[in-house]
Amino acid sequence: MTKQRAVILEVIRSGEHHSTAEEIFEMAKEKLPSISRATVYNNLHGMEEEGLVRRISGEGTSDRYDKNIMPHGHLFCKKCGAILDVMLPDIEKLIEESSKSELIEYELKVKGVCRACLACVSD
Amino acid sequence: MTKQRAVILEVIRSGEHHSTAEEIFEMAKEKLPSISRATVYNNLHGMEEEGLVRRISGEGTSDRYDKNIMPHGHLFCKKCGAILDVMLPDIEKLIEESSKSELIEYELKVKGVCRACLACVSD
DNA sequence: AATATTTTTAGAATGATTCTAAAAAACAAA
DNA sequence: TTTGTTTTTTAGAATCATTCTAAAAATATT
Repeated sequence: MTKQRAVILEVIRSGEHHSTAEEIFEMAKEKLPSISRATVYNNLHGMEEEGLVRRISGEGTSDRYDKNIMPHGHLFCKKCGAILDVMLPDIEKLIEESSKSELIEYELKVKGVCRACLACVSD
Repeated sequence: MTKQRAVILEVIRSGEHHSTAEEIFEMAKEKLPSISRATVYNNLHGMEEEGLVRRISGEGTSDRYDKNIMPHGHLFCKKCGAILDVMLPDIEKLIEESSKSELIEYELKVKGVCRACLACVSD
C-alpha cells in the first residue's frame, strides 16, 4: 500500500459519498501536494477492481466514485442536484428472472425529484 | 423538419437498436455526404428532449442512442458483447416507493452473461 | 547493497463531445 | 416572390475527462 493509495482511500472515505476523480485529486493534493492525476485514476481503477469503491458513470459529466459498495442505485434530483442512494433489495433477482441472464453488477440511475424537494412548498 | 434531421431519424429507425453518434454520423453521411458531426449531435440531443430517442450513457465508451423509447434497461454481456433490452415492468413504482421520490426517467445498465451465452456449452 | 518490480509523476495524446462563427436553409411578413 | 428574421447546418477549433508514455522514484526481492 503506497502513501498515495492510502491518502486516496482516506479522502474517499472521509469525503462526500459521490466524488469525481478531479475532486478526489484536489483533496488528495492537499495532503500530498506532489500527487498526480494519473495516480488518482490508476488507484481508482484498481480500487474499483478490488471492490473498494464503485464507479457511477457520468452522462456528459465526469464519472463519480462511491464509497458505499453495497449494490444500490442513484437518484439525481432535477431540482436541487442532490445525488441520493436508492436501495432496491430485490432488484437483482428481478433482473435475472426477467432477462434469464447471470448478473455480475448493475448500475441504476434515476432522474427525478427527491423527497425533500417534493416536500418543499415553495414550488 | 430539416433534410438532415429526417435522415438521422430514418438512419436510427432502420439501423441497429443501439448505435453510437459516430455510427449514426457514418450512416447518415452515406445518404447526405455533406452532413456534419455537430448536426448529428445537435439532432440527437433534440430528439432526446422530444422523447424520440433515448440515450444510453457509455462507461468509458461513447454514448449510444436507442430507438426503443419504452422504458427499459440494458444488459451488456461480458462474454459476447451483446447489448440486450431488459424489461422490468414494475420497476418505476418500486423506485418511487423505495425512494419516496418522483421519477422522471431511469437508466439501468446490467453487466452480466446473457441467456444465449449461458446456454452455450463451449464454456 | 544490488537487482528487479511496481508505482508515481508530468505532461503529451486521445477520443468523445461541445463550441464557434460564418454560410445556408427555413420560415414569416409584406 | 422579395425581404427580413430566425433556425439550422457546416467545418474545424476547442474543451474536457481520461488514458498513455517514458523517465524517475519507491518498494520489494535476492
